[in-house]
Amino acid sequence: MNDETGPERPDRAERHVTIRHVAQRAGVSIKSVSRVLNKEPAVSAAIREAVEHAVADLNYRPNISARALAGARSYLIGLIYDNPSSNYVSELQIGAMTACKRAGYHLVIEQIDSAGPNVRSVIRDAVGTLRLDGVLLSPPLSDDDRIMSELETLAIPYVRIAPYLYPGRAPSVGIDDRLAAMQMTFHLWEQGHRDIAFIAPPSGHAAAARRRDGFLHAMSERGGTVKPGFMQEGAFTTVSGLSAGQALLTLRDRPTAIFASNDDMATGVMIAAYQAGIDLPGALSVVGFDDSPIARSLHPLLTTVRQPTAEMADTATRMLIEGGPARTVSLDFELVIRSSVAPGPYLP
Amino acid sequence: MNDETGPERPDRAERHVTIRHVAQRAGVSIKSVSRVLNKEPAVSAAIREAVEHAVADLNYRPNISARALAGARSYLIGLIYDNPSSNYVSELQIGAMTACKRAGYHLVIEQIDSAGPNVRSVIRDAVGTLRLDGVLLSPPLSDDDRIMSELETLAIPYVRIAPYLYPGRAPSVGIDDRLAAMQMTFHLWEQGHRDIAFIAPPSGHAAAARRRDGFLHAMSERGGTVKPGFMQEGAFTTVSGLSAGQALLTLRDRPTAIFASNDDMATGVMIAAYQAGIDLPGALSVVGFDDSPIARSLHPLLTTVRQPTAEMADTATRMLIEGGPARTVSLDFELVIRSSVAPGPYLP
DNA sequence: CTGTTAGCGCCTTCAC
DNA sequence: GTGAAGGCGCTAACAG
Repeated sequence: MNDETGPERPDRAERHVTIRHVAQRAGVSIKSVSRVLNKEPAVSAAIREAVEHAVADLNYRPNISARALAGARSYLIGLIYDNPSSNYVSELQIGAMTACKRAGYHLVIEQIDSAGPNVRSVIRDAVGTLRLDGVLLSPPLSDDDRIMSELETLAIPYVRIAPYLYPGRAPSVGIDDRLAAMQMTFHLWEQGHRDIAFIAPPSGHAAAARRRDGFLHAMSERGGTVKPGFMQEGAFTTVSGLSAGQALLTLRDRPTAIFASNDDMATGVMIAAYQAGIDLPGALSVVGFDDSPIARSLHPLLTTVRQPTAEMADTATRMLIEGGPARTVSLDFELVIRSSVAPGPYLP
Repeated sequence: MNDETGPERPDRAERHVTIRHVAQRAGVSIKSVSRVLNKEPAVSAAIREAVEHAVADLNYRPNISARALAGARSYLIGLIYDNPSSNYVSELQIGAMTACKRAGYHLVIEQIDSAGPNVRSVIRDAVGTLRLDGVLLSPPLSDDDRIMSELETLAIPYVRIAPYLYPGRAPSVGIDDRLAAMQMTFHLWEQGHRDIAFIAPPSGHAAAARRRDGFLHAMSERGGTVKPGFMQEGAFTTVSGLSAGQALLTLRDRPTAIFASNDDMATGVMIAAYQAGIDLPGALSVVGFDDSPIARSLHPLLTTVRQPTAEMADTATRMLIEGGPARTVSLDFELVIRSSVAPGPYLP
């Protein structure tokens, strides 16, 4: 570079502030600026401070594309999801964004129709053009073999959120759904309920299937039985909970407690109870799973399980950013016992 | 570059397929490949075809960082939102992603706490590092002067979704909330309702304030009056609808119809009615706004207004990508008349 | 501990 | 219509 034109030259409309401007302002080399930016250890305090000042004065922001092109990281994390139970996905996004912001990363979201034909090519497109540093897989995609194997081929790190199938196949974050469902069932049992009905998750949703396992296991462990008609299929929607609830509440011998495997369905059950004029929780105990605000507004005292959804995504994102060995992280859930469970008729 | 090392050289683990590989494979210059990729007109059919073949064979994906660095576009659109009524934001995301995918763009999401202190710097960070090609502002941020002026300083194109304040300040997409609320009010009026109560949007939500305007305007245009206590404040949540509903339904002279300015609040009103043992729609007509699936599951025949949320975001994104002059686009809404409005007592 | 020199992969300008 | 240089802003080797 010759001397007559420095970065000051304002010949066209000023472009952006670059690392070169910062270096000049701080009176150091661009490499020193780069070192400070990347928090490399071997930098003298004097230079670090000078650079930090220059950055602040100039309002400098490193160009992510240039970093990605020159370096190994894109500073981009992808969140891939399919069927937005919008509440759940929102929570995941919040958690992922929080972790990203903390580390100077950004979140790119991508929706995939897992029933569609070109799942793999969508992944290839996104990952290939974006050079994502990592991918978050949310249910039910956390169990999709095509996506995982594509990611493995591409050698992109990914973390599975609340997976069920293929345990240990990749790093994952979740809660112990089975244990939670068992605890909920024991809780009902201890309050004297024996005629407990269960509204199951949709069959495609593998992670949640563990809730059913937990319920059945807990019942048999206590020596209880699930009466005919007491095991209903659900679809995780309020409408499906409503139909299941109506079916259960019109049985000749109706249950004294209904355990819906998510709160949206619990909402439906409660609506069915209102419609049928059944007193809650006096004449029927309803419990759910997932702690949705809507279900709680219907019945402020609904007993349910709170999953730390945002925290799961935060943790998963951190695992992606920080790297490290593959781990299976099981986060704590909370059994939120409010008072929707009244004493059942069989209390000794 | 000397001759002994071409791009074939596989000395380290193979990197990515680059434009150079494609050019070599197709037997053309890299510039020709670039022309085909960017759909520039002046390319012979033969070359175009050769390049397209090579791209397909090699499974080539252009590196977005390199394009952004060399060219003027980053192929990244930002969606900025604050308080996720998760359903609404989800819809927006879907629409924005659809438009992005169609055009080879990607969507980066960023949440901002508009009550927080550093709104401007969050914008600067995101936009400055990412070099976004455009920004989508969703309510209530569509009316945030700090964000808009920051974006204007940065000279980043942005589109406002459902704005209210500062009309014409930037391109925007929305519906005519005021007109929709008027039509809804006329509908109630025509069914014979005169004692109509309204549950207003939160005062911060400027776009939705037009719904209140529309209601009041329609009432006075018909020569009706809003009785004392019939105008309730709401917060767009189910819980706030529940309290407002309880307040209205315990009035000595209660309304014959309640118009909730969104469906979440209509849900609350319907719950209040169930709890009070009031027959819907026989003894009370409830209408809403926004067509939420949850409200509809509570009352399958709820009359409401359907806003084309996803389409709004799709349109806004397209405006960003395609450029063109600033426009204010008003999309069609639908008054979804099911049958939650029973004849009121004053029908002539 | 610090600075210099090459590129990363693509698009832009300008010759041909 | 096509191709050859140059550089976007940054980081990765090196050298000092």
